[in-house]
Amino acid sequence: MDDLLDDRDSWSPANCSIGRAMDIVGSRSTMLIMREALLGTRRFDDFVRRVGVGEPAMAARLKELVGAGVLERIPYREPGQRTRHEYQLTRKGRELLPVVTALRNWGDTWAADDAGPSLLATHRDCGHPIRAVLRCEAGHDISDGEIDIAAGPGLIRLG
Amino acid sequence: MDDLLDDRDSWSPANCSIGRAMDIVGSRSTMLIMREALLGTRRFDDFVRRVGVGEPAMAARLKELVGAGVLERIPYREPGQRTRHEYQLTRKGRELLPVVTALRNWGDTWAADDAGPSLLATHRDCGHPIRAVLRCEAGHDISDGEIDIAAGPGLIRLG
DNA sequence: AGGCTGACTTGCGGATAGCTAAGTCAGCCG
DNA sequence: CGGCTGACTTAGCTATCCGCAAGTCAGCCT
Repeated sequence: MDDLLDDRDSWSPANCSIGRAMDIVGSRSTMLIMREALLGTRRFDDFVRRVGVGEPAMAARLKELVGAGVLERIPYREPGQRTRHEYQLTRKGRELLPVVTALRNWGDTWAADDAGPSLLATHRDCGHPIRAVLRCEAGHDISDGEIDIAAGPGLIRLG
Repeated sequence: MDDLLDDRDSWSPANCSIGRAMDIVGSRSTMLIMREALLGTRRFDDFVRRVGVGEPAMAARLKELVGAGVLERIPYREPGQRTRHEYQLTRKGRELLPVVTALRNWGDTWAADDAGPSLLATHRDCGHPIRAVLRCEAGHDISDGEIDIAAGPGLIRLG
């Protein structure tokens, strides 16, 4: 974790995946929309009611998320109803599940109220609680301090 | 994933860990501060320069994060210098690593520029890339659709 | 044809965030 | 003792977000 970090001011963090991710899903209401979408909500007024945000704000957020490719606006038709549109997760959107799960885990542990968590996510097959954990591609669990940070191809070097 | 979700309007999402987590670390600049803190940054003007936010905004964000117990303001003294303060991660702050990692993974995959990621996080022992993944406490990997959502003790029921 | 409903859009006013520029303050150094 | 530096704070301005209230629009239903 040291070669690159010792020389911390020789590179710029401007090209940062975290910053770009936060530009897309980095506001409170956007993340709550993603929570709802991952729980299965699809229709405009359900989002409005369940997220607790006004209609104008919701319309703007959903438009941004569709523009970013996280949600897709899909026409559908219930029998005897006219055509409407619903907001479905794309693959890009579904892959935010680890982010939302990590956030929920952290909130449950560090920002819960006295009553405890309101929702429990468990593994369907075995019933045990689900957590977001860090693992390397060789399958090892990662604990604090076992991480090396190295320069990637997109790193912008200074000076 | 259905008992509770079928009856989606019988409960309120007001008491939500994700919402409370986002209240604490849910703005772009706050998350970038956490990125920096997890990379080892501790001093005020390093945060200002590396996060790319103005001094007043940084002072306000750091004060909030200290108030939330994510950072601690610790006095230190370099030889020949006067006493200063630095911002160290608390345990509560360090445990945001899965959140930041999940966000970076997602950003690398879905919001990278042409050059590719700027940083690579690898397992110190074996060199393989690190990812945030979902797993249940019995050790099973979770793939899409294997999640049950159930009511927790803090759920607020309506009607 | 006219009503109704879901899904928005428009208008307006207040709160919040952020920027730049400039000021403050503590305390080691010469 | 006066300067310098790191760490902020204050001031003033702009930009954005967000809520509420009201208006719009499409198209099935009667």
